[in-house]
Amino acid sequence: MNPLPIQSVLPELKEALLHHQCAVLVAEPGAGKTTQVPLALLDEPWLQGRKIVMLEPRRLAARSAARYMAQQRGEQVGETIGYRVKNDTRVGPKTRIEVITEGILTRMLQSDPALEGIGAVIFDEFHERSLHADVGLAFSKQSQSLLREDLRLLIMSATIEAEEVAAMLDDAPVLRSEGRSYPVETRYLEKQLEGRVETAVAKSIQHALQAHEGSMLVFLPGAAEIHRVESLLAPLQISQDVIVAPLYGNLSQEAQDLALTPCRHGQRKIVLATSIAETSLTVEGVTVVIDSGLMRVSRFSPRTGMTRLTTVPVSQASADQRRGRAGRLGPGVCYRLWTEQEHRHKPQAGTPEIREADLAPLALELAAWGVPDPAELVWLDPPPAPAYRQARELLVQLGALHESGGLTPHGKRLAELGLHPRLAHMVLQAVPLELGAMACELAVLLSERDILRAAKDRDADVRTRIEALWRADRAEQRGEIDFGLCRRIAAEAKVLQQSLGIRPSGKETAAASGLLLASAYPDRIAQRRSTGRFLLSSGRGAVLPELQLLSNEPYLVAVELDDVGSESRIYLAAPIAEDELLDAYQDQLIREQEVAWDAQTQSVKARERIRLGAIVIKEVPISSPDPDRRVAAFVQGLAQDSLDSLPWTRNARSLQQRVNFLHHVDKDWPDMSEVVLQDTLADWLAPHLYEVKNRNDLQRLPLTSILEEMLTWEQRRQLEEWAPTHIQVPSGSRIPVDYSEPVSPTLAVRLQEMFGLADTPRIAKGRVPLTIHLLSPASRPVQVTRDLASFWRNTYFEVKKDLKGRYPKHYWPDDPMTAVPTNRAKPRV
DNA sequence: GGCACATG
Repeated sequence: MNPLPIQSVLPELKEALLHHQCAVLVAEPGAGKTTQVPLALLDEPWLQGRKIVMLEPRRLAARSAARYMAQQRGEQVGETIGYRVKNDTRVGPKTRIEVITEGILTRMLQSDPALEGIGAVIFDEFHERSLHADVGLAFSKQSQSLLREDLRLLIMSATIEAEEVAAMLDDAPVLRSEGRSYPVETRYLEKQLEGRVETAVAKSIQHALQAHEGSMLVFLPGAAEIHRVESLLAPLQISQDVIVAPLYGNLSQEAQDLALTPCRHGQRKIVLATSIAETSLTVEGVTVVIDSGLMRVSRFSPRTGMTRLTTVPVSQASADQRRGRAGRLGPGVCYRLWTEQEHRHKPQAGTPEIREADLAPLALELAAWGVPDPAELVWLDPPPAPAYRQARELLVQLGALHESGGLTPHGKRLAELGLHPRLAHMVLQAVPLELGAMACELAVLLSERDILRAAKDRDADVRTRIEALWRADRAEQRGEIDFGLCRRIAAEAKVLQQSLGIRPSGKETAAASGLLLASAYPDRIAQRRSTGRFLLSSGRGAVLPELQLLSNEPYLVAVELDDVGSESRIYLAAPIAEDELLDAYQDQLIREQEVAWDAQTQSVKARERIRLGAIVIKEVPISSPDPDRRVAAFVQGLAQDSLDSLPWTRNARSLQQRVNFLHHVDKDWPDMSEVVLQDTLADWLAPHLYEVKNRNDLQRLPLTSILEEMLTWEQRRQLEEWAPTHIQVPSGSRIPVDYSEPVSPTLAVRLQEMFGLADTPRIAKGRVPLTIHLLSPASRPVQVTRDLASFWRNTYFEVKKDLKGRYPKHYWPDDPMTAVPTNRAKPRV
């Protein structure tokens, strides 16, 4: 066998690591870096006999890399070369190279930040930029700079902006190696694709079948598109020698094997795959790749705390990776269903997981690492602040973090379980309920992909799954349940139970699912509004897409749902009973009184509500609400009407008007205008409403004295003097002053009663002259004046002439100053 | 007619 291309850079690589703490190795697929590099570094002096740890993104890759290397040394796995993946470790006392999955490194660092006994950490396939790899690198980097200056970090990747990584690693040297694959001819579309991608894919497949030999790998975004293309191909009766095989994650082992294994001589295969075939699985014998250019990715929304799947265009790096699948045996061809122009506008690389993921696990990991603020670490892409904030809030809600950000003892235990913090919390909460064993099963069940697949009437009920898991050995539902997956889930749940020392209690029933899940998803409780339609505690609407048993449950815990559109779709949920809900959420229930004015009954109505977020669980009328709130509601009701509904007496109106007049003169006096009184009901009227139950009671209020309370004691004393209700005129009559116009109070008086009064009477301590309406003996208006002296001197004589004609019997003296004032026709003698 | 891929 020819030497692998990687061999040529190995001396350089050794040299680089001799002098630097970090290095970046860029090598195309097929260069052999995964198996050659760890072996080549084993005897380097800086290693001082310590171990090399190499990270792989997948368990399968970790095991096979270890197996391949062991084989090269003529050993068994577990001797010099070992591997470590979750619940499966093959490491012996002599092991010097451990191939591990990425999450394992985080666990190793958390239990020993100094990584004692380890001389180098190699990050393989780093271009995939998984969350675990990013976290592992950030932690390792900090460990290196604080505790382990001698630790070597090597980043290996296919296509990557190597300079960026190198810069992050203190300008680490970058080495490059060519790949070893055959040339693949790339064919773009002439013009931009129109219509459905499935149609174009099907056409392309037909064309390629005619034009090329060998098997074909077709990349589509998801199972739906795969099945649509499959049915487009079906009527074409392609050939008995052409096998069409779908390939995606939620497919049985047998179906996947059909797609993966090379076909018999003379047969050809068309594999319709998701991005699973881009990295995780290798399809044998492919010479033609057809790429739809789309992939489905999940995106986390910090706003709603939910994850949604969206279909996005692939990056250039992904497209190249897909194309490379056609060049493993010999020269190949790749059809890209987009134009060359479009290709130039595609992003170079996909979005790193850390930028679009649920960061709750990361936030817990960081808190356990003792660095709740991610800014203290070095990142290629720092965790986005909104998602990180949402994650921290969730962890506080789960009791894993203090408000201040530190890890609680509960959080410490959650971090050790190897589950999403939500599910870890559920497991620990379930233990005192004697449902810990079932919670372990549920937690693992929900961490894996759905065990129910392809069933036509696939429901959204968690209970269906847990029951299927419990009777997975019975074959009655073969074809609908993934038994292989069930076995793995059961085994993993058992490991989890054993690590916690939990045994089944006999209390396990599928009906307990809702209660258990409620502790994991406190923010996803849904209340039925109508059949199949729900209201989430967050205030969002949610729907069950199809009519099913769950559609009429009063309450659901929505485990999986998206946040697309105005209403979320619920993909997985469990019912929960109201009493369970009230019990499980004791500390989050909001008990509140709603006290409000009821326009219909013209009275205050009070209700007590028990709320969980936006969901009102119970609402009962209460007869004696908080007095302050009752009065406030009453005031609000009154404020909607005019003040006329108050029991205004003549006295009260008079007081209001007199004070308004004085306010006009001197702002020390309160403003009692309608507008101001209406706006300030809460200040002046509210204190008197405590005994008032309804509108009728209102009529008994002593409005005059209530208004008087707005005056100071001094003002009350001054009121009569400054704004007298009556003025005594020369005739001896007490004439009321009209204050209805605060600018000009008026006195309406018969002219004859004013004889002898030289000047206009003044009020407000002499500051304001009254406006005098002088009247005829029959009380008809004769003259208006604010200057009585001038009137007597001038106008009186004209007026007198006229009055004398109309009222000849009356007394009309020539000198009004010396005349006797009278309220009769003539003064008594 | 349907929810991608991983992992402690």
